[in-house]
Amino acid sequence: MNEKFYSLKKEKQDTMINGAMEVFAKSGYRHASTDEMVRVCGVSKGLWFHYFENKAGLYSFVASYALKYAMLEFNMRTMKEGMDYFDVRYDMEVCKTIMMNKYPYLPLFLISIAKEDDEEVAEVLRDPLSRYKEDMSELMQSADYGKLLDHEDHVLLADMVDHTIDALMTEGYRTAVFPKERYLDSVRKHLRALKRLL
Amino acid sequence: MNEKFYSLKKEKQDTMINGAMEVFAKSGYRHASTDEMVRVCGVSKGLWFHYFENKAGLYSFVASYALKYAMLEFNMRTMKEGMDYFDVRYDMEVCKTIMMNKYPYLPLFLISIAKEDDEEVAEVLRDPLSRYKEDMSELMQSADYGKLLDHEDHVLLADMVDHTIDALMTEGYRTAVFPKERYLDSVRKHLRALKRLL
Amino acid sequence: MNEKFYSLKKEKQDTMINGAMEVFAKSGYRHASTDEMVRVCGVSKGLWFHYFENKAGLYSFVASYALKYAMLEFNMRTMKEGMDYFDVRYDMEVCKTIMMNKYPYLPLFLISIAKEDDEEVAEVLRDPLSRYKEDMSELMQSADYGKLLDHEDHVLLADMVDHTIDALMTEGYRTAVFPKERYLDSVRKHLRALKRLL
Amino acid sequence: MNEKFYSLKKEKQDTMINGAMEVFAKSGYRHASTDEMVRVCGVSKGLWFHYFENKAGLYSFVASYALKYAMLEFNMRTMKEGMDYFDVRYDMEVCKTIMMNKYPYLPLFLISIAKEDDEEVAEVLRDPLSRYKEDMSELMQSADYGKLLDHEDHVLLADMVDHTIDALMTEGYRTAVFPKERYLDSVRKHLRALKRLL
DNA sequence: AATGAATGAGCTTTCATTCAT
DNA sequence: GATGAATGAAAGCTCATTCAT
Repeated sequence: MNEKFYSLKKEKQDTMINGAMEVFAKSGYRHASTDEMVRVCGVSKGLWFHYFENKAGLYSFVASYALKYAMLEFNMRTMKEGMDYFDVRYDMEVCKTIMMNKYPYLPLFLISIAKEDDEEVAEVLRDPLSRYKEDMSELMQSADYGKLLDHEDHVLLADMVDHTIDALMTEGYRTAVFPKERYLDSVRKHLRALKRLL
Repeated sequence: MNEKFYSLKKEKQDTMINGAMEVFAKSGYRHASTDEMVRVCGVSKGLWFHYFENKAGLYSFVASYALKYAMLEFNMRTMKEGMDYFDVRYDMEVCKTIMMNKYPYLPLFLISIAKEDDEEVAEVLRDPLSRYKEDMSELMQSADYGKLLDHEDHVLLADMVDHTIDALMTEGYRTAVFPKERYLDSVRKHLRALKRLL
Repeated sequence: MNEKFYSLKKEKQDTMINGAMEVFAKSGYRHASTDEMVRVCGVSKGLWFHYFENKAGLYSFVASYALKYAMLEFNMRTMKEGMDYFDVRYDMEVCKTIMMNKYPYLPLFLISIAKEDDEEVAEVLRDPLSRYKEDMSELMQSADYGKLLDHEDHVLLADMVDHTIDALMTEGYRTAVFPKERYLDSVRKHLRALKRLL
Repeated sequence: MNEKFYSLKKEKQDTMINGAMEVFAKSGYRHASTDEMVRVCGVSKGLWFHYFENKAGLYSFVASYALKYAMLEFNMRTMKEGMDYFDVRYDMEVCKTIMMNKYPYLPLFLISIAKEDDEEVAEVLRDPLSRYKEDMSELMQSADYGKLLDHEDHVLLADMVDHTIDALMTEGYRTAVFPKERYLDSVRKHLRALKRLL
């Protein structure tokens, strides 16, 4: 099934991937409608089912694709071994804004994937999602956590940062055009504030 | 509209409120179905529309009710002026487990309200939700934040705590019966870990 | 599920049963469409699914109903113990033309049920259909088979009669209004011809 | 249209004919899907519509082809003038099992053609089907019907034999590989039983 | 007040058919 | 000649909402 899709022109692949990402990111799996995908990217109803067995298969494909693509970009563009944790975290967000050039809704979609709780896709999501989380924590572990030595605090603080950044990202998508500069400013400020505390 | 509903027997009011809360909390506004409300609390389909104009009206009512009720309980049961922030936060969670006796799904519903992003109810939710958030932050501000004097850090740390606690709560609802003791233990541990850091 | 349907006014029940019988009899399970049922009996799409879980459930119900109803009528209206086989067989066809007053497509539906080979309903049809066949052969066995003593020949001859009659019946439904008199004449002639042979 | 098809390599013609026969025989005209024809014989979707105007045109062609081919084979391989009716009938079934070597689903398709009642192809089927039936009855009429002189009885008996044999044939196709020997045995037994009666 | 029968728009999915390559 | 991407009408089914009782 995926082979068929991959043999399409790259441009059309991305049109469809972007259409699906946008609708899934905004509405979640269940409430996302094929009709809206038709509307946002002009690809006919029947074609979605020509390339993907059903809605769940489409979601599974696009979600895996998004997770893999994001991971690849993070690995390529962020980390130098032993870099300061807060700088790594900021670079990741810069990286996300760069991804938006190709896949405008990818960062929002990543957040919505993690929140997704529909039974029909929960199972199919488990493996790629846990792999992504593992890779991410591995990537983050080679950062320099400085004064954060105590284990439990480290985990909680990272969670805090993640949740805050997700919230800022979600907020950014509320406007008609995503305000990249404003978003990155805000992230920077929050990170600095936290760093000062330690 | 609301007058009609309030003239019902209190018992029946609560049956309906609980039915709506359960279904809305589990499925979100859009995916919640009237049929399931009929199933979970045995109140006939037509009656929901007798008391509430439509699904959005019902949601608006139950959400406002939940927010007001929770706020009232928090104000009554928690705070003594100048109490340590971490103790206040823990007492709030105790308070939530007490509310569960009357409205078993209220704490989960509160979380789902904050996440709700359906356009149809976004507007009607804005006012009661922001009032609730204001009241909450006001309530929290009379706590003793001790060494946390720097403004921005204070907000971020509170956010972290809130998100972590929300996640623990959501997890608790995954089991058949909500494990109150286990939940409160877990909250306590996380708060202590954070307190040690400062 | 069936209780709900049975609590409808008998008249409406029969409207729906007749609509379903007509469409199923003409098109078979798979090709039968809900839209056509809406057209032939004016009952809205949603209502079919209010009373029956799905198309297979509707088919299962209507088929069982038709088989039971027919069996009941055959038992009430035909047989006096020890009657000549050919007379019994003819009386059965008279009985079918009487059933048409209430359920115009019932006799054609009975034939189409026996031919039905769709996997989705094959299983659900097995029990009621074999019960019907058993009852029918039991009913026929109390007839006087006269000179037909040899076992194998008896079965084959009965089959021949059944297939011929089914063909005549199917032919009758090709005209706008079912020609009861012509049909019964034709059945009578064929039976007489066979009887003469023995 | 047909000329184009006939200018294909004979081998490919038969591949397509067999693919169409298999799917039409198993599913009937309406429920037969182009996708399944692609699956069973590997000929691309577009090509079917390159050679045949539409599904009905394809059905019409393959049905006519099957009827003509069968008639030809029956005429070539069965009858010697004045042969006993029951022997002729058996030889016909032997002949069918021989046809299966070239067109495995032809005998089942012949049966399904006779049952076909879809309005869209009914008309286009009428002529070739009635010609086939005429030819068949002509072929059968030169057999020796022995003691069966009375006209009407003769027709009815022949019908019985035909229906029984069709049922046995259909049953044979339910197994993964058509059991030729077992099928012919069974036909032989039934014919002998009937013969004994006279 | 209370019920649940009834509706129709909208959902996911299928499928014959067209058309650019 | 040959392919399969692309289409849209129609299928089975769901669901908020209305209304007669």
